Amino acid sequence: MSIIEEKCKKKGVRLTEQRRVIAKIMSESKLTFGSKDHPDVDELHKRVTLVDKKISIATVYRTLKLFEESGIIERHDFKEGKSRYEPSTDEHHDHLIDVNTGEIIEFVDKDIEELQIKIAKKLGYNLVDHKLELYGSKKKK
Amino acid sequence: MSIIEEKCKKKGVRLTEQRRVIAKIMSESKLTFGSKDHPDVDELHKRVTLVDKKISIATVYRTLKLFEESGIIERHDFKEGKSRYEPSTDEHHDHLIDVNTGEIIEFVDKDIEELQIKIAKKLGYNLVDHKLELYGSKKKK
DNA sequence: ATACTTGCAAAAGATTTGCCGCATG
DNA sequence: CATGCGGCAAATCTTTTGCAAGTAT
Repeated sequence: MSIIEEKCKKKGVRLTEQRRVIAKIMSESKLTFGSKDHPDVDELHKRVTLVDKKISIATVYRTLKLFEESGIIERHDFKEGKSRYEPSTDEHHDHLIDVNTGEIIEFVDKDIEELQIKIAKKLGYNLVDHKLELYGSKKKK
Repeated sequence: MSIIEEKCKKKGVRLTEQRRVIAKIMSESKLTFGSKDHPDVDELHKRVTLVDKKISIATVYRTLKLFEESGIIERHDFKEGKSRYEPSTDEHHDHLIDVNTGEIIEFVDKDIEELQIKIAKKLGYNLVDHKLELYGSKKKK
């Protein structure tokens, strides 16, 4: 059983054959395609139909939304007008996007997390969510 | 002449009657509607047609894109699936969005800017752009 | 059983574009 | 005057939804 399928069970998310396939594909994403993998809906639909060619894109959309609302996967909106997805991780991370290649690098930085909480507090707010994306070009050595 | 119209002139952006109106509306945005004003395309089209009712929404789209590519205004993509705009400012700022009301608070924080540059550098990149949005709910006293 | 899901196609919402007459520099 | 611009409607792209039939618990 895939990691995401297990999480569904734990959270009481109802499972169907289609959802199991999508869960499996999402679970394997980074193992199969590398840690930089953040597939969009079309890409996921392609991968999913390799397993079961009858799964419709509407179901992919509905299932991704369901998983996201359950906190099982995360949606990103990098500057391109479509959503990209990745499985949720225990440790929060942010992204750096290579403006030339589109490659996505993940990073963790405690200082920046704390700073954000502090800034929100100073403005009179409790931080409930945040989005940090760095866009960069590779340094020449 | 509006501030944005002046910037167009300085940058050699061709001006027309329609563009002048849109430039004026954008220039006045925060003065008229408060510092939290970040209008979307529909809202801008409404404001613009109060001055000249024949300006089409296609022209608003084309002009906003033109201004944005010239660095005269900035586009934001807060989590709602449509673009919001504000005039570019000398000093860079980020945004905190009230998750309950949608209100937008602007803030400047030097520490967080420096930290981002440092993180990018550590990953082997030059930072060319970034997006930081905090989502928060108002603290009760 | 019965409430939830799926596939399909149509709809919706935001944004872009082709065309052609018109304005700008 | 030549090139670029604006208005309109149609097209595009991503995402959502109504409906009838099928499925999970």
